Amino acid sequence: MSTDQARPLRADAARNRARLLDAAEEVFTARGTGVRTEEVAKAAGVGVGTLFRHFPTKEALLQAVLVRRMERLGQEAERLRGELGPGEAFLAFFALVVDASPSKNEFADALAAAGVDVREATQEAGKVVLQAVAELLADAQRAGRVRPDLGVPEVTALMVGASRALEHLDPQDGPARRRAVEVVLAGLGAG
Amino acid sequence: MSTDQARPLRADAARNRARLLDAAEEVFTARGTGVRTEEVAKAAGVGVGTLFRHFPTKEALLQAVLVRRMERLGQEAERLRGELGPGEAFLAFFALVVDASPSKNEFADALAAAGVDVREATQEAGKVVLQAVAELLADAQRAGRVRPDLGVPEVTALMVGASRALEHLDPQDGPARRRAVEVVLAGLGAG
DNA sequence: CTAGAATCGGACTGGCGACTCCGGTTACGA
DNA sequence: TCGTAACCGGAGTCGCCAGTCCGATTCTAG
Repeated sequence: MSTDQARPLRADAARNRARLLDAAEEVFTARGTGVRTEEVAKAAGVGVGTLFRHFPTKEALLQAVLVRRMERLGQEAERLRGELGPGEAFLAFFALVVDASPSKNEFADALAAAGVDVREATQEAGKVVLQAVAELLADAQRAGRVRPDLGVPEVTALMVGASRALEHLDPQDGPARRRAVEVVLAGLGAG
Repeated sequence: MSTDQARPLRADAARNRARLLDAAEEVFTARGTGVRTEEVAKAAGVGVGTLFRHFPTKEALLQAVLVRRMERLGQEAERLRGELGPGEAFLAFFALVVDASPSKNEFADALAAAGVDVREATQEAGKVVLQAVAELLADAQRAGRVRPDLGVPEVTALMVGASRALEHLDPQDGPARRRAVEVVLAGLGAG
């Protein structure tokens, strides 16, 4: 219902759209969601008019970036599930999320602050990720690597929480960061 | 160096200042840090002029509220340390922070987004809390209730992380929330 | 190669909200 | 009780930034 492309979009338009998405992700990640839309347009080598034609609202742009991230995350999860054993796949995914989240959190916050129901906005992509997490978690629990009483909501919440925790630690202090993550993993029962 | 009161502030001024602080805490907590300063003034039964005389900036107001919270938290920690045994005091404090944080997080985020170095801004009050956490943690570790390799930074980060995790869980779903916190506590070695 | 439809760019607008200003009010020392 | 220094209130100012508009500039079908 959202990405209908009745006509396949002119070549330059498609290119600009992609550039905008990339630039937005980069700029917002590096300097926060507060930066002017003009800056994003400039980073994409495009005028603001073009930006707003593709994304009617700053919020819509944020949302698009967030959705794309989640889609990528879902794909990663599937990949890991195929490549690694049940315990390892879960751990690897956890680590992936914890590393990738610091900025995603900000996006979600900004959208929530703008009065957007993030759940609903990312529903489509969210389903995929949740599905992947559910599979990863079930595998790990079946293999006895994770407490059996935990559900997907708690686990995802803990992933976000862990990534948030790391935001408060010195980026240079690797050992401390490792210890913090370790605490959560230990608590999950994944020694 | 900040709360110098050369002259002791006229009675009405002091009262208004206190009301503003209370109103700000209430309003910002209930409706987010995005609400207009005018609303805060109204809630305090005061004009915006008065608000800005006491706090030259919205940001300064936010900061003042945050500092006051941290001071209270520090006092709570001391109290708990006096009243409970080493393990229990630590757990109780952890629970306290996790419950009290959801809004404090927002404050801190807002300040950070405004380009304020939160560390520096809350330094005075922060020291007290950190000191208290350090004592609580040392007690708990001495009593064998917490992994001995953890430092204050990791523990505080995990407290914040845990509170953030709860933000992503259904407020109605008590059991899930409890399980999530339990995971972190178990990981700390305080099962 | 050409028409003309689709897209581009960036100056401009409109609204919002933090902060100022000053005439009126109030607390408090003598 | 009175004078005055300190404080109050809220209408108005000012800067900022999301979003619009339209002449200029491509793309692509034929």
